Amino acid sequence: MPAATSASRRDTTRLRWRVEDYDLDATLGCGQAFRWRRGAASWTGVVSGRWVRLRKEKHTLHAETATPHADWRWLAEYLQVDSDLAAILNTFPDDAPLRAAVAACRGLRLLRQEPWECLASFILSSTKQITQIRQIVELVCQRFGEPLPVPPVSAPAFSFPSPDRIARLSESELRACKMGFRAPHLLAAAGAVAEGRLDLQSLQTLPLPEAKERLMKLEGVGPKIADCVLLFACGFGQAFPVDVWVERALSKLYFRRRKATPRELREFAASHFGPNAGYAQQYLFHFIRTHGAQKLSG
DNA sequence: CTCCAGGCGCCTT
DNA sequence: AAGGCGCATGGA
Repeated sequence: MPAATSASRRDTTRLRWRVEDYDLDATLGCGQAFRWRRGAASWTGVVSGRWVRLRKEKHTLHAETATPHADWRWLAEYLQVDSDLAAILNTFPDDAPLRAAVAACRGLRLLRQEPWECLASFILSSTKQITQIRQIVELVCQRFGEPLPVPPVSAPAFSFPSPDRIARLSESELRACKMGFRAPHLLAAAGAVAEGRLDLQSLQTLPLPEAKERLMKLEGVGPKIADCVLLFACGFGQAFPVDVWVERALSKLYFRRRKATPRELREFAASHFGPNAGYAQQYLFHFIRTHGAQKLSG
């Protein structure tokens, strides 16, 4: 098979990128994605139905897969290795809270996630701690995902179940994954995507308000979860998810510790942070959760 | 034990 | 528009 031979010559299970300002721990651990597990010196996860191990070394990001690939664009896109973080940070307003957040979290990147996994995960996120979201997502994948090839000695890995797969499950099968009242929401969303009533791929081509409106037609998807999908999966850099942490951060840092109203928060977020408001949001979110205990309580 | 978690939907003011 | 409440489940 000569054709296959010439094609497979470039196939490899390892690749590396030269990167500046790429903090793998912050990026994979900040709560934007839920399937990454930190090992001694590397992170293991699943991207586009493929087992992946990542390791950062000085200015090099090392990737390893279980099966060979000639085309690695799926992972480069997910990791956003080609985005210019310095240019993004330069669009932030020059104020004290963001200076502190960038000083503490520089290298945190927004990933470009798969829309269905992102939507499903954030449907499961409401009033759950990040550790619990990870557990629920992991259970769903173990029970209903497809087993994936992994390297020798590695733990089993599973794909994130497709909309069709989840749409065929019963509500009680989902509730058994500890997702509680979110089970019917996930089931309905899976049905909408599986039957083509919601086209997730087309959202990125729409104006942000219309894309958000379509997501919010789903039961259990309000403005916050919609913004997460728009920002983390659809590439809308101005989407600005406001959860309890961001609400606290904005109130304390920009409203002189006064509890700002939802309207005030919306208008401030839309006017203050610029074209990469969503990036700024993630820096504030991660900063307040990791370094913010003292800054917040004082 | 209590409090709260990357919310939402519905109700009342 | 804003505030209150119930919703499942389990960390802290």
